[in-house]
Amino acid sequence: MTQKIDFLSKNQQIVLEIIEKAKEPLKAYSILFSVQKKGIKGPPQVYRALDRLIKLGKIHKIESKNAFVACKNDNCTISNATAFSICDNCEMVTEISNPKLSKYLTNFQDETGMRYNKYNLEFFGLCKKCKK
Amino acid sequence: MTQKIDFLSKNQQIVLEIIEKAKEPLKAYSILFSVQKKGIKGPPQVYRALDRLIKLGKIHKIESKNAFVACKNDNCTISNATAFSICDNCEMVTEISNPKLSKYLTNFQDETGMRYNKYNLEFFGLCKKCKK
DNA sequence: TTGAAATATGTTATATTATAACAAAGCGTA
DNA sequence: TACGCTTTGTTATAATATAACATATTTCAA
Ligand SMILES: [Zn+2]
Ligand SMILES: [Zn+2]
Ligand SMILES: [Zn+2]
Ligand SMILES: [Zn+2]
Repeated sequence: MTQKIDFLSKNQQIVLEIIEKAKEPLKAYSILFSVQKKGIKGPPQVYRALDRLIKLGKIHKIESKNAFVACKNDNCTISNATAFSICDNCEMVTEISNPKLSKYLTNFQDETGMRYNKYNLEFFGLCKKCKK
Repeated sequence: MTQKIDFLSKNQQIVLEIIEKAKEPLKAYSILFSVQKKGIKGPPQVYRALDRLIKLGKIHKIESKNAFVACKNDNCTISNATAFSICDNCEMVTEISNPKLSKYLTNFQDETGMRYNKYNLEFFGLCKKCKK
């Protein structure tokens, strides 16, 4: 019996590929325009693929930008614990992969002792290039 | 010479008041519908007020929900460092005010030594009520 | 006091992001 | 085969946000 965990459908492969190739976060409709030549016709196909890829941890959504980036963590099995740095000037986005940070946040308890099973953290500042 | 830092215009006051009264995050268009009786006619007025209130730290945007909450930190002068807990079930949102956490994140440096002047953190889980 | 600059508001239209609803096709397997 | 399940296709529309430009109000210095 074969595992289906990693199976990607045709549309999902197409969408993943274009996001992986991109150097910057992609918007859903810019993905749509790019893949129309490959036969994907409408928003639903794109959004379905995005939803699935997010669940699989292959991509992440940058909430403050409504844009999508490929996971750089060697296929994030921890898509429930994400952190990014975002340049205010050039909009470059980098996925932060810092064990100490993720440990700190995963173990974080609030005043009431509540713990959480998921978080998303977005840092903003100027990237090296833009700081010069 | 009077300070203008805290001055709110009429529309800004109206929008802030309704967000402060609400027990849950409000969407921009639900704010619009509520304030139409007070003379605010269109989306631009609402979005302008929201933008201003965010800059002043009076409200925050919950990015994962496209919704807005009043600051509970006694008027957050640190609107550049925000953290929230969000219930996956009832969608309740609570602003986290934890000095250790904010210190940790404000001082965080990534691998390249880069530091950030702003962050937004959203935790997800089940609130006390929903956990029962 | 007056008039230019800055800020706030009003108004219409439109852009952008995302989902609903339902039909059809493909695939695994009993 | 025929049934359930997943994926895809298609049309329409909902929800979120901004552009562009006109008007009004406030500020403040000449
Ligand atoms: Zn990742
Ligand atoms: Zn940059
Ligand atoms: Zn606050
Ligand atoms: Zn709850």
